[in-house]
Amino acid sequence: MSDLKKLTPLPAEFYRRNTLEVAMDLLGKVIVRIYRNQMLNVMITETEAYIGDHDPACHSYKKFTERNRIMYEQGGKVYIYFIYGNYYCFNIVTGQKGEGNAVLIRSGKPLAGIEKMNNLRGHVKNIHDLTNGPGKLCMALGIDQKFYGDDVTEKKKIFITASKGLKSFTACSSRRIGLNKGEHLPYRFFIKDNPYVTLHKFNREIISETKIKL
DNA sequence: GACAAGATTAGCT
DNA sequence: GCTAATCTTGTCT
Repeated sequence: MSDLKKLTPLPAEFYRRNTLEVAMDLLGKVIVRIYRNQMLNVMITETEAYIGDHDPACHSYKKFTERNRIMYEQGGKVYIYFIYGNYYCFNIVTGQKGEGNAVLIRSGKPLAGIEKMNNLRGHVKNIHDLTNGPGKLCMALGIDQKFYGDDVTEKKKIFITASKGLKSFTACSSRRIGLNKGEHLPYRFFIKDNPYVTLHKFNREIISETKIKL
């Protein structure tokens, strides 16, 4: 990846749109994480949308709590939660203030700082397993609860920047992984035939395909 | 205070 | 494919 000085965060307007559009448009974008003066880069390959208004799987569905309060802020804020006693999940709030929407960043392709990420993960055998899951991604990027409420439109410890080098790909949608509610909704998005995506049978149950040209 | 559920993962069969 | 590990959060008493 290129020089940090040349990288610009995607603007707030990018996130303050329809959550499903943002979830699909985040595919191919690059996470920039500054970890102890070293830059780590991961290209986003898989996302899931969560929409407070009508989505029973969403943490902000019909209720405001201490945990989900950041989801009601304007798009661009970071929502982190701790799950199953071990893992963090990294979400970006979308839409307008008061809506309660977010996109979960599920997987990515490591681009730079791979050795550091592998150290943080505890040395995986296959590079494909480095960041192909929401818990793994957070571990590899050193993301924890401290990032709750940060803003990815600011050029600080973590932000998202435009795709580099990727010309075109096919975006697929499927049901979301690991849910007991709202599992029928086609709110998961991933890059077709990309090896850095969660291994799951839903990868073979594609609901829609969209050709993307950058 | 107690208790059940959970947007996961690694490891084993 | 199946399951244990592990603990925060939300909800109820």
